[in-house]
Amino acid sequence: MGPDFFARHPAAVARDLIGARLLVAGVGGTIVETEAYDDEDPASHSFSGPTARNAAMFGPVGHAYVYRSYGVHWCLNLVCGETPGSAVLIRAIAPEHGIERMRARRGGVADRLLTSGPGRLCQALAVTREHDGLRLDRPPFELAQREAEPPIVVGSRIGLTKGVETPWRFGLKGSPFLSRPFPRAAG
DNA sequence: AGACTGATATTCT
DNA sequence: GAATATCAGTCTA
Repeated sequence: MGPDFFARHPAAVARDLIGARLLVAGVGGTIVETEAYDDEDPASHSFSGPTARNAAMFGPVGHAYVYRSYGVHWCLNLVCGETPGSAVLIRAIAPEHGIERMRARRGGVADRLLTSGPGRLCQALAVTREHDGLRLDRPPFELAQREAEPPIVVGSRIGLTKGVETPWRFGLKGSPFLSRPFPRAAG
């Protein structure tokens, strides 16, 4: 997964990251939920141009963008796009490697809640501001593309007040580790 | 199930 | 000052 993978529209990258494996210092698992953001998107941190916080989003693709959310949690994004200012938010993974370390870091919550949310997974993988701007193809990161496309569900992004209608949230169908269910069409 | 609320840092107006 | 790409706890059903 080099620059060729990331130098595409963030929605395409977000979809293709479902089923990929993400590890940080050996702890992690399969990505099961992502969201795409780009610079023409009022919900994106990059919408109003570069700032100190979002500098990584305007740097080279294939690097991490980590920011603090609500003053309490960290959120991990993968910088991508054909032009500067796009990224994919990693919202949930399936906990598969280093589960004991995740349990210790997460303070004994149920296993289903170890990594099922952007703040939760950063706590479980110990992702902080120190990872902001780091390359994803070097330690401590380890990112491996999936082998075949799994069943994918699509929906609206979570927790936004702008850009709510843009269907740029992607999930692994049927995964028990989604941060929230995907509403299913009647029928 | 769902609704509400507090905690908390950084950014931008 | 106000807003924010969240989470855990607590309450009402």
